Amino acid sequence: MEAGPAPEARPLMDEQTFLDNFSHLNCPRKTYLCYEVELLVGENSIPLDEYKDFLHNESSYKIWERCHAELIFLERMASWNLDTELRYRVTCFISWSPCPDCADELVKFLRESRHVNLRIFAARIYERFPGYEEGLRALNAAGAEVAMMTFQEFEYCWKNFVDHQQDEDESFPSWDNLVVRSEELSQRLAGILQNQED
DNA sequence: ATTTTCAAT
Repeated sequence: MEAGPAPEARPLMDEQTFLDNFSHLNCPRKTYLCYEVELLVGENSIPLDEYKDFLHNESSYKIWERCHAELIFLERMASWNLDTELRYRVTCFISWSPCPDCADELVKFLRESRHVNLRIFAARIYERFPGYEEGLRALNAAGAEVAMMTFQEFEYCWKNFVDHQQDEDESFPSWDNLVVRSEELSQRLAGILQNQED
């Protein structure tokens, strides 16, 4: 009997959801977070597809029911009970960068989770709350790699987290000024992480 | 017009 590869049951994001939420041209009032986990073994990394998925924040008119995407993600990571004797690399692609409170929670997590390396790629910088710069610096100082998504990450997410229905080879459509916007944001982030004022 | 910012008039 042949035991073929199990069919992928993992849900994918629809194309419009991805474009609406990750584009530089929009400022949606919600946040999507795509994540994946690799097991690090020596020089190699092994993708753990069972931990590859996406989520979004919980939005509600009731303030106590709201939850930022990062906190949902932290709960989800805790539920995995990753082996503390092993080493993992967790990569997040998030449409808005973490707010100061979420950055704090991520920092706490990193302090308690020496077996996890965290990389965060953000599509846009979320600057609604004062202190967002300090939050991003704290995350960086706690060992997280914080970077803006470039064309490469947008395209990677498009290929890996988005449902292309029939057309598997549909290429990432991009949007106006993606590369320029991404570079601008990367420079701003670099300034923030170096504690420079604009 | 460089600001649609993880809900609120």
